[in-house]
Amino acid sequence: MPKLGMEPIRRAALVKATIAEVGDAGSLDVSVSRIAKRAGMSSALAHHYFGGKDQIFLAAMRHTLTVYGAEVRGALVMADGPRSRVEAIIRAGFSNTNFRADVIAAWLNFYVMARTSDEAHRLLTVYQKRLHSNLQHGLRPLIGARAGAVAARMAALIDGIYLRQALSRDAVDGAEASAQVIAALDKEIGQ
Amino acid sequence: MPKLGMEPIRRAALVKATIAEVGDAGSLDVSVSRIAKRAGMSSALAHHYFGGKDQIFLAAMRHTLTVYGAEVRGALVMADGPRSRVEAIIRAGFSNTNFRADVIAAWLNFYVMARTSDEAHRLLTVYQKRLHSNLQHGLRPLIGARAGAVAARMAALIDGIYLRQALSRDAVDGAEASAQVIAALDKEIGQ
Amino acid sequence: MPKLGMEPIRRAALVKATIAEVGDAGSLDVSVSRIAKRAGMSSALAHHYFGGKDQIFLAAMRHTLTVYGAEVRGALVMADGPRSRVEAIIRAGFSNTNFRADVIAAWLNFYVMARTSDEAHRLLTVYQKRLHSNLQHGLRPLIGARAGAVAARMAALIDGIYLRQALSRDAVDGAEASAQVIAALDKEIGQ
Amino acid sequence: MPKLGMEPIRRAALVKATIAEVGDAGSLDVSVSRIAKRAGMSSALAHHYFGGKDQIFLAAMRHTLTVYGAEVRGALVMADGPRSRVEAIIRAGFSNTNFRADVIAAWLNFYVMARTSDEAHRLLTVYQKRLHSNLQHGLRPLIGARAGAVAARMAALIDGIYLRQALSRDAVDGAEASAQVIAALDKEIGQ
DNA sequence: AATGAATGAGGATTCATTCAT
DNA sequence: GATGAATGAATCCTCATTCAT
Repeated sequence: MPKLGMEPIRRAALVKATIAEVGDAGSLDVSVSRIAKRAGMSSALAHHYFGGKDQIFLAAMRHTLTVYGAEVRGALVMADGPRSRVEAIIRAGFSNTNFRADVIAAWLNFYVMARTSDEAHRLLTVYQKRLHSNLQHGLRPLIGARAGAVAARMAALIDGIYLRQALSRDAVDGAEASAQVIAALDKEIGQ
Repeated sequence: MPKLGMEPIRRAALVKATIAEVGDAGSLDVSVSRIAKRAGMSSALAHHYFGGKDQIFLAAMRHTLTVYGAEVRGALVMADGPRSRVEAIIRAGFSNTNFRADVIAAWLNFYVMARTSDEAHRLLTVYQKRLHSNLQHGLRPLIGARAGAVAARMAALIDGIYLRQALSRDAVDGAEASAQVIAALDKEIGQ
Repeated sequence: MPKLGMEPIRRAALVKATIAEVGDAGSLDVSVSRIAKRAGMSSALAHHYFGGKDQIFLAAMRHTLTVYGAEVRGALVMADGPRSRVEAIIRAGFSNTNFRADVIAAWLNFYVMARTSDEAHRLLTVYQKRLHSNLQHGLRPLIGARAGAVAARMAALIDGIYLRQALSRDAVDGAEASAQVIAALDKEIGQ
Repeated sequence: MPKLGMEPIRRAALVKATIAEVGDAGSLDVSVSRIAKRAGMSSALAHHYFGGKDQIFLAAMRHTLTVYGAEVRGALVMADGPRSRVEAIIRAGFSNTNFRADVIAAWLNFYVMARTSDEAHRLLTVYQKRLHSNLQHGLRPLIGARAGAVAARMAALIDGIYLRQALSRDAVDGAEASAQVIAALDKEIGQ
């Protein structure tokens, strides 16, 4: 029983199913059929709405980055003081929303996708730039000119912890991860 | 006319071709045929020597880790003093042998493979453990009990820089990468 | 807001779009969706009006043959004398209405369709019979009993020129084509 | 039980099966699977040997044109005198080898293919040029400067008869067809 | 030792067609 | 009258893998 206005619903379902499926498989080697089945529709409909497999993956990636970006912005609003802002950025990255096994797996595979797809590359670059810029902005009042270099190291450290977590098969622990980055931060800003 | 003793030569050629092909493709989505062609033999022979696609990838991975491990050991032999040992470990990771576009791409994909293959997971875990243990061993004389935690952060930072480099399409710069990690090290050990 | 009496308008739009689309594609390999989009409606509506893809093609074919037939009849009305009648038939076939790249492509594909579809076969047979009969009727006063055989040759020559034109990628030239057929006619009737 | 040197055998079988299948279907709308099955192999093997569907069709086309060309050359060798040469060319086109229902259907579809495929277009153009040149060469001693124009008409007439035959569902009659063209020839050269 | 031959399985994609609204 | 929603079927193509030679 077809209804009107299904498009956004279907698209959202496919995006969600894609992230879950990539998380399960641990790689981009998932068929459109599987994704569509998980989203409760035929693969033909998935193609109809997205135009192709790449577009589905890119939509999932955009969604992940959007959620991440929203969480960071939300945390920044709540923060008071530069140090608190930097911590907020770090904690947002390791929140329960983002630092989950399937999402981490998805991230890892987005990096792989970025080596082939220009659009994926662009999206990840935007993410990296934004992370760096957020960190730098928060660090400047604390350490002045060194903010840029330190921001780069903080960003790499965050990504590195993600990568290690991608390997781990244990349950993830965002608090522990945050604590590690904040410890490094303390050293960098000399506290 | 087939020759005797070809096996090690063929295997080495396949391993090399695999890394190159994965580097070119940017993903594990490379066919055995392509790898075999690049290595100058039929795909049937590749199967004959390795038994299957997974085995070929694992051999390439083992090779990469072996080369990395050898380089670290070599650098440690030359080092004198704890600080020098830690720096040697860091510099080995960013040497011209390891920190190359195709090898970095291979690493990234090994992480993906580790989510599926137990053997790949084991290999990467061994690498991580060894890196951590090497760093910790070098750091202990310098910072005592904090060595474990700092080693974890150094290791994550190294991996994070690899990950960022995997995204970059510019030529890689190992010296710059080493400098960043060493700067963080200085902060951590309080110099 | 749907209007009354849309049926003939929609049908005509679809027929026109079909010929154009077949002309562009150069084959019957055009989807109903494309035709419908070109005609400014949904593919579902196209099905509603015609019942299926085959019916759409057949309608386009009928239209083409109808236009051709009308043009021949019109030309015959104007002609005076047997020779003039034969020339009129020939010229009508190469008029600007019929001898156009897209229409020629459509004809060619109708021949293909006729091998599968009985109705298409019937339509083309009717066209051939009528052409032959028209030519024969015009020729009889000029050459008597030989009219049948000569008409057959004239008809085949006309079709052959169409076929050659279907291959050509240059702009078509109806005048030149008519001249060729009329030259052959002259030889046949001995002038 | 795989054997060596199968390639030419497989390719020939596929070409033959393609012509037969296109003849049966009356259109290019035949799947590689059907062709391969008719040729007694898997569709994967067909792809292996030809690289793709288009290549299979082009090979069938090349084969058809080659056979036709060989037959014409053979007939020309036997001919003595200009008139006999022209007749030989005509008769070769309507021989039992070429003027068969399935081959005629294949020809018709090659014309369709030529609208899309550059290579198909090139092949058909070569055929047309050669036919024209052969006819012209034979006609020149008989009618001098008019040879070019007459050759064009003869060629178009031959193609037109093919086209008409493509529509016919009766058994084809090469002798009758030749006779028609030769009758036109007689008129053109004034006998 | 080495390879050409061969295939079954699977996957992306397209499309005609139907149906509820 | 008109359309968005939806799908099953079909098709091309790729690939890992096996086997006889």
